[in-house]
Amino acid sequence: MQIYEELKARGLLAQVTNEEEIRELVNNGKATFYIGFDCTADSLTAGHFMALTLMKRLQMAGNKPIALIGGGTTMIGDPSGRTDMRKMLTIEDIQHNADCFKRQMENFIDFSEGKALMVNNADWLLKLNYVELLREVGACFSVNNMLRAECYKQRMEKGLSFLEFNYMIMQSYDFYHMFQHYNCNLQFGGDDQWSNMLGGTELIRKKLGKDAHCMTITLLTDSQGKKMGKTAGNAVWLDPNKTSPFEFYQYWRNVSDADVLKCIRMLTFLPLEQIDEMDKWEGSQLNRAKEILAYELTQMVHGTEEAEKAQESARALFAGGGSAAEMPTCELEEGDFLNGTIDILGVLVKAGLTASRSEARRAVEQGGVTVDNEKVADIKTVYAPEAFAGEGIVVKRGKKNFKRVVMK
RNA sequence: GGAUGGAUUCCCGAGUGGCCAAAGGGGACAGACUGUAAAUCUGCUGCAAAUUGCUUCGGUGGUUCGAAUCCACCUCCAUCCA
Repeated sequence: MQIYEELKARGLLAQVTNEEEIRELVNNGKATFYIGFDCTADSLTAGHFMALTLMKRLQMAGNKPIALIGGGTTMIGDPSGRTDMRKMLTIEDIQHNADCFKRQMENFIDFSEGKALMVNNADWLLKLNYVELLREVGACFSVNNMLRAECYKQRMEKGLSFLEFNYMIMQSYDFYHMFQHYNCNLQFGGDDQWSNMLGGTELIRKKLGKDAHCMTITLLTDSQGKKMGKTAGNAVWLDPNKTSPFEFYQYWRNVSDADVLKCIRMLTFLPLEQIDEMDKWEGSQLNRAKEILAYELTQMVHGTEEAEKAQESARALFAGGGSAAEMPTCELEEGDFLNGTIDILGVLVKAGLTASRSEARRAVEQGGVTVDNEKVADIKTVYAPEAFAGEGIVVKRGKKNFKRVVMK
């Protein structure tokens, strides 16, 4: 099976401009393609991960990927799929984020000589002259057309600033620039980027009379239609300091039945035959599939060792047996004790298991807190420093939030 | 620049002088049931030294015994007109 067919079979492709030509390009390793990443935070997220795996898949098939860091476009902020304007970031923040992205990507894609490139659109976008750009590029865009684009349509109700309106033009200019300077003939992006990407092909056609292509990746959504890669509004980060390998593992371990196979197909590098085999699994057997998914992804992002540890801890905590040594730990200091003791509410807050003492109180009152597998019923329960000596104690809030608490 | 309508807790949204830490819904969280799934049911959802106290309804100042609610100014947003 060739790469294009594989991507299709995995359900990764959403829209393409010209299927025949793109198939020809990627299957023969003739594509130089780019994916843009706007650096709105200091770490990549699980959402970016799919784009990274796609780059890797195509790279393995002999194509040349270009990771475009959006140092320039981030200054504007993509309005696609948003109902409000993004927070404006300072130049320093953007630079810092771009550096973080770069480091993370290097772990994943082979950027050695000639294999792949990493560029930053700040290098050309920030130098643009306004009036010149308007005459050269602005003339090629029809406002009527732009307003018809889905990404702006939604915003017509809530309001759209001129700043954001220009995002499409900047992204189009990127493609135009890369087409000329890097021989980039293909652009990839999330499904929500479609109209921005088409802007680029149009611009290239108008300015240079040549054809360029785009292709979008299916957005990874769960069975409820929500974007995946978020927990309670917070992103699942690839940076181990922001989302620990254990939490990362747990996120995937907990996807719902309806979504496991889809995730395995789209995100892992397991052979399709093996995945088709799993597709027949049902009911509680799917739990095994979830374990595979979680392990595979954790391994890709954090390495084999971390994946093993996360799996081991998870098994210990949920299935009994094994070692729970890798569980997230919290250290208490002398100062956390009042009159030689600390109450259960204090422990919960200190361990970050609850945000406030009020929340901790509710959790205890509702029977959601256990210490070393013993339910804590009284909010006045107190602990002396000795309780945390050695291995410490395991505090649990709800079914899936654990913390080992030890003395410093 | 002009006219009108807005800004309420995580989100949507009620509240137009005290009975308001603020209806209702969504989400989140916890419990039951399970398979670390979904669905369902129940509870819960500002903070705390917790039958009480403190801080919150865009901002600042004012009226009042008492303000989310009334007044003044300001900021931001939407719609129509330029």
